[in-house]
Amino acid sequence: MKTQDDGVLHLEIAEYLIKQIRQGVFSENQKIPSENDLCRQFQVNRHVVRQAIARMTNLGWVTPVQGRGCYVNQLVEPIQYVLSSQTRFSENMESQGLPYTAKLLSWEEGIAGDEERANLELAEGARVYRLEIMRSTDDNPLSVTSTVLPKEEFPDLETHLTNFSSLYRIFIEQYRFRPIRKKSIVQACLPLLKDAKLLDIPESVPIVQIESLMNHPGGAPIEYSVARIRGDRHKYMIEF
Amino acid sequence: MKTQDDGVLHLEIAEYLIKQIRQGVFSENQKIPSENDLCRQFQVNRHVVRQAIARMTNLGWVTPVQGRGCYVNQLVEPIQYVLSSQTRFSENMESQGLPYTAKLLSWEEGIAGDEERANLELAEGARVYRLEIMRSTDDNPLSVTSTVLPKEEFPDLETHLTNFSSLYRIFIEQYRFRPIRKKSIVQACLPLLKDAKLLDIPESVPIVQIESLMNHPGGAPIEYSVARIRGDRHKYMIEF
DNA sequence: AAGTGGTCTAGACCACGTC
DNA sequence: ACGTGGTCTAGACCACTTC
Repeated sequence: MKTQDDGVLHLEIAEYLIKQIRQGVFSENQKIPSENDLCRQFQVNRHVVRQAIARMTNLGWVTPVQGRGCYVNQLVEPIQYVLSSQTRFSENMESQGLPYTAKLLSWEEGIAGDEERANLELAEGARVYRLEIMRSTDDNPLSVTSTVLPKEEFPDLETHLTNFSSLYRIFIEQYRFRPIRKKSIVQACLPLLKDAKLLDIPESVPIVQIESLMNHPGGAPIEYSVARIRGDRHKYMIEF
Repeated sequence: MKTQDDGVLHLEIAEYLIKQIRQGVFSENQKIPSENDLCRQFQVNRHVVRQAIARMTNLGWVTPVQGRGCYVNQLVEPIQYVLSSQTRFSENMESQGLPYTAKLLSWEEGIAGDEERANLELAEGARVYRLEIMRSTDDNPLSVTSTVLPKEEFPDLETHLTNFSSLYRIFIEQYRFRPIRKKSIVQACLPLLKDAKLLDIPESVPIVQIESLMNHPGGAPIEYSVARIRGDRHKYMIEF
């Protein structure tokens, strides 16, 4: 350590520890030494060690747990999510044999705002449903999605939201159509605090944000959604 | 400020300052107060102010400059990049009327590794070219791309790399084909230090990583590339 | 020379988990 | 009671920009 300089101390320490994890010195689901131990080991202030750990956390190598220690993450091959015209979350997970759940966090009905009207091609004063849905596998939160649906197209949606299990299923079973993905806009960003808490990640871990517009097979836009997804555990594959 | 608690100080300060920027209290390309001023204003330690500024930086609101101050970023509508079977960087920028440049950072020739062989469907011992290309608009770095090309398909590539201006142009003008995007894998992550320096962003600003496989019109894979792109200034639109 | 952001040290108190 | 990570204070020195 500290063989040569120019670099920043905390980043050097982070890289050193990551190399150790790679080499198996610290193995998966085990703890790395405590912050105080690392301070002694590298002869630096605790603040520096904490910056190093923050960097490793953001890169997805470890997750610190208050009162317990700093655990090495499982090196999971990121879940692949295929984006094509007709795929939805539930189908993707099923095709990979992953058990998943979708939970309706909240919903409301209201008058469409300007952006919602533009996206869904609605008239002024049109009403929409707004849903917040969280998706998880094995109790690991994957994504939080805000979905906007034109009320006109979904009569009595309220009655189908009890015992919610999958939005897709409601489309198919209750309204008898299969939405078609029209376009998606993908972006990397940091989560809002609210989303970070829901996804159970620090607010400095990047997320993928996918803004989607789905069409009715007939052609009209029927669903506008913004999904915020853990960046480290997921890959989005686009096939042509 | 500090009307109610439970929140974390530095995050509260960050949100407060962001609100001020939104409201125009601090306008684009102007400076926010210095760290020391903010310390006095909020009656907190400089460390806390720095954490708040770090948060704002990561979210893309400001960029601190050593010795000068902390500037409010221009609220640019992110550049949209359309991913479809046949689009490439140069075409995207041209279609949006943006002046751009592509610079060849380095290149080398070598024996294909396992992953490269798998992606490009090459035999053991096959040789490849590896290029590092940086793309910018108006001196703002946009992306760094590592590209792997099978040597067999690109005879005398070296001679075409002098006065490099666009990989796409070389494909078209020298080898007379137009590659077709086969698949792309999109991910949000943090940049390596090397890439962060090239892209001129802090190492904690998220980037979009797009791993692409391009095919020869005849069907054979012809280009494998991994692009690392500034997350805040870009949107990737996928159309169907 | 003075002011700015970048990094590091030293030490405190708290919330949480384990014993 | 003790160890862990989470947050904050106080103060130092440096590199860089501006005057």
